[in-house]
Amino acid sequence: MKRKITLKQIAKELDVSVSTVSKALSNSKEISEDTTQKIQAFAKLYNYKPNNIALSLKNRKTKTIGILIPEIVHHFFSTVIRGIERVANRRGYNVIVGLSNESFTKEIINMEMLANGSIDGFILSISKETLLKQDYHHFNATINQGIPIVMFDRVVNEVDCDKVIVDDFNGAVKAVKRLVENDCKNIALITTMDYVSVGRLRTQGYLEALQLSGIEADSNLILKIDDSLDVENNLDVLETEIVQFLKSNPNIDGIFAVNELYAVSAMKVARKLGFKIPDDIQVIGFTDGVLSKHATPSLTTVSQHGQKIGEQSANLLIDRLEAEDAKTEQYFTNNEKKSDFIKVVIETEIIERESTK
Amino acid sequence: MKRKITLKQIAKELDVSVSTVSKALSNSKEISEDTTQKIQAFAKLYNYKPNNIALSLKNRKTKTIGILIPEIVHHFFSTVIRGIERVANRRGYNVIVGLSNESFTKEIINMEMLANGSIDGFILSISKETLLKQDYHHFNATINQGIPIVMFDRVVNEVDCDKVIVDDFNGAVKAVKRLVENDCKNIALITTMDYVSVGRLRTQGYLEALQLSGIEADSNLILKIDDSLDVENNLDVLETEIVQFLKSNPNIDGIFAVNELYAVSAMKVARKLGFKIPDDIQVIGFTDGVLSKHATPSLTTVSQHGQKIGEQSANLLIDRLEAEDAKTEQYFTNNEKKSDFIKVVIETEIIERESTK
DNA sequence: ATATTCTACGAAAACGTTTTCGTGTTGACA
DNA sequence: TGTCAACACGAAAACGTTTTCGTAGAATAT
Repeated sequence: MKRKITLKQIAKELDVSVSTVSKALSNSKEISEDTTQKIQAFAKLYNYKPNNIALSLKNRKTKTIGILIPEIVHHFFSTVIRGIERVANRRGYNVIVGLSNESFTKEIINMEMLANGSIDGFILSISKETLLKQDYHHFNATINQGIPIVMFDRVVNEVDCDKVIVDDFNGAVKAVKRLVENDCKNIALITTMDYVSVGRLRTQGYLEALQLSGIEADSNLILKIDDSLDVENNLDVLETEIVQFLKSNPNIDGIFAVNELYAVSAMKVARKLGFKIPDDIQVIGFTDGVLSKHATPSLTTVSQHGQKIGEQSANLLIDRLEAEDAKTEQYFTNNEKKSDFIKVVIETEIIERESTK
Repeated sequence: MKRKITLKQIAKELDVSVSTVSKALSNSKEISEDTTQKIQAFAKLYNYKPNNIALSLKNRKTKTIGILIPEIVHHFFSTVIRGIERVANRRGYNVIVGLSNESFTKEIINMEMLANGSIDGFILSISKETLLKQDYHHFNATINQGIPIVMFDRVVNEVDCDKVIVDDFNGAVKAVKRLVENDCKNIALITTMDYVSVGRLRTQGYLEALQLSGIEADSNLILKIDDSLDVENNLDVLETEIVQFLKSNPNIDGIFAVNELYAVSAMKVARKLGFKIPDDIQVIGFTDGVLSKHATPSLTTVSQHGQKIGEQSANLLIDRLEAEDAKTEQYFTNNEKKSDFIKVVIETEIIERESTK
């Protein structure tokens, strides 16, 4: 077992100084042709690669991005990660992943752990518990320490940073309008509790679309699921709620659900109750994941383009990191010009499949 | 914007030496009560936290695990990550994620990038291209550099390291036996090309189960899908292949598929062709993901317990890392005792749902 | 009063780099 | 022959820690 070789060892072996080796390897013309050749050959032979940690310490930057998300076994979030990783990799960054598990405390612990030098910046989506508590001090604290943050999807006005969001509102409007165009008269909404902003926005979009179409909203047609408990493992609860809902509103002929799972469950339940899809009831979901694609019938959904979100977020963050570099090098550290933050809105798109006409 | 405070700054501010500050913060009794108090108060006030990078450099360990997987938008792999992250976090480690995207080259690049000091050890699953080329030098190279590896799921005998695998063979046997018990007479297999070991093992399990049941295997009943091209985005190809398959073998009354997607697609196609599930054809898949749970009808599958795999892998790796520590501290560096590696087999379990009787 | 042991702290090395600055040697030039 | 620049390299600092060792002064023992 031969440990990685260091500059010092090369230096000793070749009987030159460490500085000479370093310079030779970076092709500095301070070093003679001969010595450079010799050193580079030796380095290649022993497969020398500079130690990242040492570089990080010296340069005070790690070339690493911290991702902090609520959950990873989740089509949308993993797609975002994939997007982040793609551009991060291309631009020479690594990606370190922390999971908040929707918990406020874990979010804080994870942030602090990573903020102590491990990463140059964060890309994150806020946990439900944090949204509920509305306590965002940890975000502002890290920003104040000079660590930039990019938030995506679940964002919040109280924190000043770059943001990448899905146009949830218009996505919902589009979806519901489509149902109206397809002759649905009684369009139901299956949504989450209001504190998750995306749920709220999609609900607002639903209402807006109805109003635009001259349809009066009927609160009986809105089903709010309390997903404070883990729905994935409480399918039964979800399904029985939907059964109740459909039974007490037999006139429903269109359903807009704020996520894939609700939509697919609704289809399943509806079919068990004897409805034909899309003939009796048309369904549109949100989030274009595996379920939508492979459900029977396959589900028409509003696609969020998770990968694009990830890519944009990463570009935004890295741009800012490297802009800071440039600024630091300028001696007029344009100090108090409160830099303004960017909010990128990713447009949604309706993917038509079999659950609509 | 106040950057994080360092020992040096505290030292200067309090007019003591850096060493004193360091010792005071670790409650060394070399330092007087008074000074300790004063320093700790000051440190807390300014929220001092030691810089991880500096610590990593000093201790020559990063407390970070590198995960290298082919794909992240994938139920099984993300579940494994969740498992890894859980125990890593509990045991004080971070997790850095690299995606090979099933590419040999990206796998190597990623490994080398991380092996230069960024991580203490790897947990990985081999990319398809690497399996195809059968070129494993990069794994052995990193191991030789003293960086331990734990492989999971897609493992290979040519590399000496800890491994965590699913009992693919027996999982398949169980599944097919179940179909036999459920009175299936003509059991089909939908599988991948042989170079992916898990596919091969599951195929062998299928054959074994048939033999045990006294049924002669019929090569017509085996459909091998070439997924060198990205199947996720080539659903049509997959489905038409299955259509052909079912049409030319109308006697099929049971299907065992080596993954969720194949199984669900088979169900979908079969139903379109007029078969009832599970009455006419019973289906069992492998990998208990979202699809299985939410398909209509829901799919009976062989669960791989991805999270458990992740947890085991992480524990194995961390155990080895910390054992090394201990060993280094002993002066009799029991050098040439070639340590033996562990192979953990995670048992599968059949999750019964609606696609079987 | 002298010798010895604590007590409480500081200096310096080490981890692996890069970079600034200094310096000895050579060659050119007047 | 003396001056100066160019060349080729080394020493040292710096990034932020921890830890080993040394030591001044105080306390104790003789």
